[in-house]
Amino acid sequence: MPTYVTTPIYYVNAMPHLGHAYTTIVTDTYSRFRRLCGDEVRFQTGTDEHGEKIVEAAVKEGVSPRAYVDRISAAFQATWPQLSVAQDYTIRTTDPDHVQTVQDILQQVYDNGDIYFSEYSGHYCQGCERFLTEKELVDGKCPDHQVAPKEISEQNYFFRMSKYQDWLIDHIKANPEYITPERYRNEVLSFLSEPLEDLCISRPTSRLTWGIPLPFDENFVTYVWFDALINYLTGIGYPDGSDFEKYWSVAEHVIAKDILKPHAIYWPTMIKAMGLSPYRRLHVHGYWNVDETKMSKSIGNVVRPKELVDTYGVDAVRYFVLREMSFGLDSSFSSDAIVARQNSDLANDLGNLFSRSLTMVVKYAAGKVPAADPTSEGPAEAELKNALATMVSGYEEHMNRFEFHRALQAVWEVIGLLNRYIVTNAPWELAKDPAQEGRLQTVLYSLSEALRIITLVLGPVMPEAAAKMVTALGLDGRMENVTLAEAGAWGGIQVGTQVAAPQQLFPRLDKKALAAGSTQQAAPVKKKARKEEKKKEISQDGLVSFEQFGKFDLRVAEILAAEKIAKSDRLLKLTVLLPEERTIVAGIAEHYSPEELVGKLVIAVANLKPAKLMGVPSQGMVLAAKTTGEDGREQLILSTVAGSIAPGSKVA
RNA sequence: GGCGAUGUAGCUCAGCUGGUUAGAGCGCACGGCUCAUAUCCGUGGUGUCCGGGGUUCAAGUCCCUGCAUCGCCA
Repeated sequence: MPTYVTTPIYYVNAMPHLGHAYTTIVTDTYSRFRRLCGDEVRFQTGTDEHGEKIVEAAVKEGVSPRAYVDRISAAFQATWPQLSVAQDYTIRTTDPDHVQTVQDILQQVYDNGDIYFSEYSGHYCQGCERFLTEKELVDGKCPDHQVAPKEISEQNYFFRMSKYQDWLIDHIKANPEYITPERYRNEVLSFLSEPLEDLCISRPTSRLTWGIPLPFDENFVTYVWFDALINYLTGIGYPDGSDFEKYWSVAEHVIAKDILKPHAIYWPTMIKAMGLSPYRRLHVHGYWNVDETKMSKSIGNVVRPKELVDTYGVDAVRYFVLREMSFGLDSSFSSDAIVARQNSDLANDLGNLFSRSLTMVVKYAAGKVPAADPTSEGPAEAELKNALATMVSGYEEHMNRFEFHRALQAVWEVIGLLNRYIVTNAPWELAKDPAQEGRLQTVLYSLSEALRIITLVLGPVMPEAAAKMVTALGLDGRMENVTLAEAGAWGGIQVGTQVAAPQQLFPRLDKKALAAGSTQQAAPVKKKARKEEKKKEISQDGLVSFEQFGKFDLRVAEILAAEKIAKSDRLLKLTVLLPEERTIVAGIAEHYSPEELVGKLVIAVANLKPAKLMGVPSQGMVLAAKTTGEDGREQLILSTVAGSIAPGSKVA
């Protein structure tokens, strides 16, 4: 199967920012994913370089439009490698072959009678580059630019868009996936419920010369739509290119919601007028709202792709934007959020999983992936295999629907499962017992194999990190040109593969250092340190204050009943009078039989936070003295009181 | 003004055609482990499911209405 996917061509009146980066990362990820599915993929991006605003910007800089667009276009092209974006073709609307194609198509559509000449007059706003309607004016001025528009009477060429309105409505209704997510499809249909006007597609050369001349009237240049949208055809060699048919039949466009109308309405009708088949799908995404108060100072107000990559790393940036945004909806971008994703999802969950797993293969299996021992495989391995298979199919489905956040969620579910698998099976325990060798090998094999599949599916999302994972797994050269269908199945890793504990795949980031504008890595402090700090507070130098002691509510308790807790060697369930009746679970079963406890008066902590032990809720604890007997075994003697006293009496 | 979307735990959000005690991740608290990047595992939620009506044996899920936010259109 072929895949042809495009980003919009970016207008070069401004430098690349987060929005451009997102669209392009999404398209790159999708193209890598389709390649992983075995497709022959064509991925195109580019720049839109004609128009009045370009001329204005060039004039401002005192350079020619040509020099200006060369400079900005180069900035865009320099950005993509920094984001690990690998497009197959970069088109510029100033390319000679594009200019030629646009003119050919204009002539063709003109000859067919779908372009006509007409005169009209109206309020033209320079800033908007368009005519405004009476209703749009506020106090006679353009609401966006606060300037009174000029009264212009102008003759121009128009594209007979209205002619194709009914066809377009039918086509969208008949193809639910033509425009997705659905909200945008509805928006378009809603817009189409009103009569379409024809589209003005020219500018007189008296007003604009930086454009493609109309082939049938040298006094005009084409304006925006034919010039820009046709790039999707030029880039794959329309009309005679050998690959044109192959790729055009499967064309998919990725855009942000601000250019929905041109892509969902103008473009299909233009294509129809040319006599071509419609593109296959249009994928529309939302905006990134940048929370400036939560941004790193070094990045500032405008989020520049290069600075993002320099600050957080390309993998973190790609993972973040794909994981955080529900495709189609707006999301917010903040330093805190990206750091949280990096530290939690990438460093803790994924990076640490790789680290711990491969370290164990190195330690316990001399660094070679051991063979699984079929006789020691159990339900845990069955669950793993099952989870991996489910993940791969879910991943594929979601990626195809541009639901990247869901695809990644599915992967992380498996990562969580693997971390649990390690704890449950404790290879470090297995390694202590030679009799468990088979079991150990099975666990290590399963981990290695699962990591291989995870690496495979993360390739499209984080190409750089995935390459490091491949190396760590000793699979250099073996993960290229493989397909998801084959390589995504269990059992692909070769026994004996030499792995290496990876260098830190995902470094932890320090939120505070980043906020201050430093690109320093995290000083590894945080949670546990704080936890231990707290513990210290209580037992600083081994002494507690009287106040601290006063927090313990110690009381005399009378044991009313005692019974063993099933499946536990050490726990007894006690019913005590304190003076109210309570249940306390005590770890004294090895030292006292239930019978001998009944009636005893013991000292209990009455205000201990309730806890569940072996499923039995315990409201307090009884105190006992602990020592080691002559046989080396632990001995426990319950604390009690020297005389008879009422249950519930305070001990202090 | 018209049309539409959204409003669910401290934060970000899942909850399909109405049906067990409303979920996930993060954060937070406590406990456990020690292979690991001070990581991992376990336990912990009295959430007015925006407010108010209604339909139903049963509504976060359907209908009406109000409020808030947003989008498209005029």
